[in-house]
Amino acid sequence: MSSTLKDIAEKTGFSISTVSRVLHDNSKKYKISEKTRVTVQQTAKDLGYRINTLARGLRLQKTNEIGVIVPDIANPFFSALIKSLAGELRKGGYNFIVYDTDEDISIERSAIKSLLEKRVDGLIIASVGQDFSHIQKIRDASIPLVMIDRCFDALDIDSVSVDNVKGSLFAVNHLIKEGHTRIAFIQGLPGTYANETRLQGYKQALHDAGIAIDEHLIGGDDFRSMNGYLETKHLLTLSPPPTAIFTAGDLIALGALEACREHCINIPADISLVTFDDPVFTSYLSPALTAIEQPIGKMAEMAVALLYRRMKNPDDERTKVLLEPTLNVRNSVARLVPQTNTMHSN
Amino acid sequence: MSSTLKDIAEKTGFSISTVSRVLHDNSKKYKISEKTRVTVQQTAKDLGYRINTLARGLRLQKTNEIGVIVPDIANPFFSALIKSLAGELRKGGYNFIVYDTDEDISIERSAIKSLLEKRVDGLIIASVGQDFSHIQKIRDASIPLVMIDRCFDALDIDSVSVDNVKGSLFAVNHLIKEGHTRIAFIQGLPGTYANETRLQGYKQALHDAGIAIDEHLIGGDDFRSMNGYLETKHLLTLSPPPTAIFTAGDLIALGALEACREHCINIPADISLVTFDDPVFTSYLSPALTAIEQPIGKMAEMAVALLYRRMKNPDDERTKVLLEPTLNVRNSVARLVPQTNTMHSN
DNA sequence: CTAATTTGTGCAAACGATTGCATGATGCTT
DNA sequence: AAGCATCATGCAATCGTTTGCACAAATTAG
Repeated sequence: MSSTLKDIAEKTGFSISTVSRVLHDNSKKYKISEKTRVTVQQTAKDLGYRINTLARGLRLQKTNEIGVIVPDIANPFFSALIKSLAGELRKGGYNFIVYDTDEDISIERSAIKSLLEKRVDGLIIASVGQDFSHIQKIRDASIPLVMIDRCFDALDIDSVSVDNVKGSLFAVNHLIKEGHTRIAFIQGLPGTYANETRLQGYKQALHDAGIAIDEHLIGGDDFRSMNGYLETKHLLTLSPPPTAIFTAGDLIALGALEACREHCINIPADISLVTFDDPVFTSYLSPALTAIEQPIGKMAEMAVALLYRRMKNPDDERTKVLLEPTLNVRNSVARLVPQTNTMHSN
Repeated sequence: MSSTLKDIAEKTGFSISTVSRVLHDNSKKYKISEKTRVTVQQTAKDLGYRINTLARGLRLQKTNEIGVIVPDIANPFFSALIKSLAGELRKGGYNFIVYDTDEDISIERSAIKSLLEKRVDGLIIASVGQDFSHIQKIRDASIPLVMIDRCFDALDIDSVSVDNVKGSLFAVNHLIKEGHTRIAFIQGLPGTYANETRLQGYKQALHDAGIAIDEHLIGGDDFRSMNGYLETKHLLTLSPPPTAIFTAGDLIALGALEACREHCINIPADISLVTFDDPVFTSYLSPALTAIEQPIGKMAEMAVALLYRRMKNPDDERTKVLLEPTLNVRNSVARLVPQTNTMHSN
């Protein structure tokens, strides 16, 4: 079936070395004669030669593969991120291998194990992120590594993410400016970087505006839509219910929409909604959602750039990049007349 | 850093063979003594041993990797499909490597080349699908291969897809039943299996209902949202415009929504919309879209099952699986009173 | 007490590619 | 004609595993 250098060597009468040089070196460098080159290339084609990257990787101690780990490949944010990463990596001549951890840290551990066993040249990880002992090990083994989206402040590792605090500030300040004070937050997976920083921004915005934080208005436990659905149902039972909901991720927002629709709650007339993340469909929803957009392309670009630098120069100082989010105002937030609230609390 | 069998052998005083057997065989089989086993395993842990899959793959001529190729990883349909495939493959102890071809056949070719160079044990391909010479080569090289979603009727290859003709029949018949006769079709990438079969179903439904096919109502050239946007804008300029649009894919439908909104065309009051594919957000759109759902989990399951069978038994007869689609009726189709049309054409 | 078996381990040849070093054949100087 | 570059190619070690075969020591059978 697939032939080897040896087969070609035997067929042409040249040595394996010569064949190898013709097929994979810039054959000028070794002064291979034109005639030899042509003969070898032709027989290679005839025999359907296909390099064996296992053998090459073994010999060179380099695979040209980058491992990528994300919590949920079906989440629009991550699938867009993967696509961008793939494009950036291809530019540099690297292939990549993706693992989906399903937000499960034990799967994340085994994904890392697999990738290291495959001897990838580097890793880009959006960690589940509640614990980082395994990540630290990679760093200590000095394998090039960049964290993306989910970082660890405590760890001195190259990382790229959006400024989540600022994103939340944008979102919540917007709500406050429109007159809201009872603003709920439906969070994602507690303990993850993305979640904690978004929560922090939420609290800070309220605090800056002199609004007391009501823990009853903070709930939720993962980034999936079911969480948004259940939490929203719960929030709607409060009396009075919040006038606005801020969700920590796109799928959570979908769940919130569903819950509202089920209860015949109109957005934004009855309740306002803003979400982190801004996938392609946000503007077509009913209503079009006001959302915090992350610069996904830029994130991928920076992550790959950092990785290349680390691979080239292992001892450079580590960099933590924070990118600017954008608030996209659409139709899911109502302007509240001040009295509404005041009267309520009297 | 990462140690090898040799390192452990030297440290413990045993041979490489023994170490290998302890670490990777069911060491009973070779009657390794308990004491040796413990010693070796302990030093392996101490030295942070990590198997080198390149070396193992080279030796065993088997990598435990399956290559997966899709046209667009960011398309919700494919990201869901990948997630399901990953789950199914993991069950069988296989890892997988995904490639995104961006609907570009030359990228598809080079993806296949890469995967074969990596010596994957099998391939699952959703081909761009306008040409199949490269696919035929894989088959001829007798590398286990399953086509998914995009198949080739002309090729005797294991394949799994939804019954696209039936899906289109469901969609168009539904429209006809609601009184529509001027039904447009915005297609995806011409020449692809998914597109041609969906188009075929569209035409057949019209034909069965005795409605003449109007080529002006058929347009479009890829599965992206921009295509839906542009085609819809064009359809709206026709006089009279169609009363209903059937789109060949989810992203196309999003584009169509945008065009309608831009022209202040209300769905379904002014025009009805049905789409192939039913991603998680369809029911939250404005309006919730009536859509044809594909059994993605089932597709993945069948594809992997077929692949396993092929790997086990290379000469079994090939199977082409067609799965049943579902019509999910929501709020994007209006019931037309018969006269409306009749009066129009008079 | 010898012969046969079992137990525990090691040797060495693959798998396919890369590359520093060596070598024999030319051609060029002086 | 002797010495020296240059040209074109080959040798052989190496990367880390796996595994058939071999073999000494310990055990059991007869």
